[in-house]
Amino acid sequence: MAWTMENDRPIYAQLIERIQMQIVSGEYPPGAKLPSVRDLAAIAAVNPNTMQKAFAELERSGLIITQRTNGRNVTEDAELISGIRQKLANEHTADFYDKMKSLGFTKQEALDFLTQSFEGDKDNE
Amino acid sequence: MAWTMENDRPIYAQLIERIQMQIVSGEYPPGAKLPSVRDLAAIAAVNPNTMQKAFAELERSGLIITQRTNGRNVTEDAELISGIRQKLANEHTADFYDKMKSLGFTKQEALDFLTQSFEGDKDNE
Amino acid sequence: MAWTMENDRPIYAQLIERIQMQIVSGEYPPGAKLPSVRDLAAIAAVNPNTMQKAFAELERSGLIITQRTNGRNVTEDAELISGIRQKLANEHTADFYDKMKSLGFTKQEALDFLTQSFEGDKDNE
Amino acid sequence: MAWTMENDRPIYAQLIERIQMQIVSGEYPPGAKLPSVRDLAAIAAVNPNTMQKAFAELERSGLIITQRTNGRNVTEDAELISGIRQKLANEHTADFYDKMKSLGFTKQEALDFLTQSFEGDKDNE
DNA sequence: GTGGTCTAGACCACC
DNA sequence: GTGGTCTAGACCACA
Repeated sequence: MAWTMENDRPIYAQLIERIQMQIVSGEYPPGAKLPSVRDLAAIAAVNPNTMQKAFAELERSGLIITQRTNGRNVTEDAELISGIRQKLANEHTADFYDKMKSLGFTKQEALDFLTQSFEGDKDNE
Repeated sequence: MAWTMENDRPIYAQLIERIQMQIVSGEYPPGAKLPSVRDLAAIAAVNPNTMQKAFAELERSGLIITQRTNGRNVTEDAELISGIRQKLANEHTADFYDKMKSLGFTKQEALDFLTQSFEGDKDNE
Repeated sequence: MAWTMENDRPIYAQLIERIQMQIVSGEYPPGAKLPSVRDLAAIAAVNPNTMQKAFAELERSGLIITQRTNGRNVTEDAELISGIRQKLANEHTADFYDKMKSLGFTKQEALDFLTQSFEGDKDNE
Repeated sequence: MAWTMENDRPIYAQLIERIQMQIVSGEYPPGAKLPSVRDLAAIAAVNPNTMQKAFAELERSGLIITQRTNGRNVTEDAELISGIRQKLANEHTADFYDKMKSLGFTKQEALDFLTQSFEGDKDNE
């Protein structure tokens, strides 16, 4: 689990994406209690304010619920989570397909590239 | 050819990507003479300096050759172009695959998403 | 430390060379924090944009690391620095040798010229 | 004899330097008749106007004499030539030494670099 | 007319 | 306050 930051995108945006991934992929299951902002900021080696900003955004999207005096939890709404998961998957797919098409590849070639990328990945299921 | 700009990424970066696509996809074939900075800037409705910055980057990558006082040409090196095309395709594929894996999808599901995205696209071959 | 500019070469190129020298010669040691673009621009009496351009180039070569919103530092990679130092020395030497050879001087004569130039330089060690 | 042009310096300046070298090194001895501008331009694959500009400069420095109806000749003044040769050599040497000093090398190290560059050059005398 | 450079000044996101 | 981007407008060398 690389915890490195890219240098050309806002840190808070990278944090949002990463935490969102962790929730949506089930690493933080619905209802799970999240570590404190301070702890997460320490782990990620970022300014707590930056982590706070990321959380605010995640709360806006409904993925995270703040219990006023009791930290933050992942939403219990499993449908919301899986909806976002689908939405992200669709976006990424469309994005990928668009780019390959712009590069002048056919749909078959796009599939081939993808199939090919499975080899060389020992984690594949 | 949509000539619209997103507003969350630097304009010059979008210009780079777009021109790179045009070269790599063969719209500007190897050796082709490119329009002048001023002209392209006018077409894209950006400041000539911004277009210049994009071109500087493209030249650094070797895709474009500048002839002092005589405009710019696409490189004659067709291998370089196709190499970059491959490289971009690999990057996009790896990127897509990584994201889908992070979302907890299997390789088969990733393939399904991609296949599904073909429908609804009337341009598919 | 003369802070004067030649006028037959782009200012930004001279800035690059000068800062590169300062890093490579150890004046700015590995990891050192650099003054802000605005400050350096003021010191050198150039437009901040010009200084920015110089820095962008230095970052591309890996000598400088930019920390978003927190200034720039010299790379920690001392090997990279010394590698560039060697590379520059080799280039200058080859360049000098080539020129002397083109002028029809033998290697011994080139050495003599160099030895001779030491006299009249009181800083020599 | 590479006849290639760099891309970041004026062509005419490169022509001047090259022809000057050829005269000063004795390739075109004092009094020798030079090829026509048209021929030289063809050889160098540059616009005749550009070659003309180079010649104008060389004439200003006295290295070349134009015989109104009879082409151009290298000056007969051997002292002028050898003077320029010395001057160039001194300039290049000072330049080299300065750069090595800026890089933090001692005079002995500069000598070492130069000596070392002899090896690997089979043309050395 | 071409590319290259530079300035002055502005605005923005980020921390 | 920091770096990053963009614009408008200017000037220059070159061919």
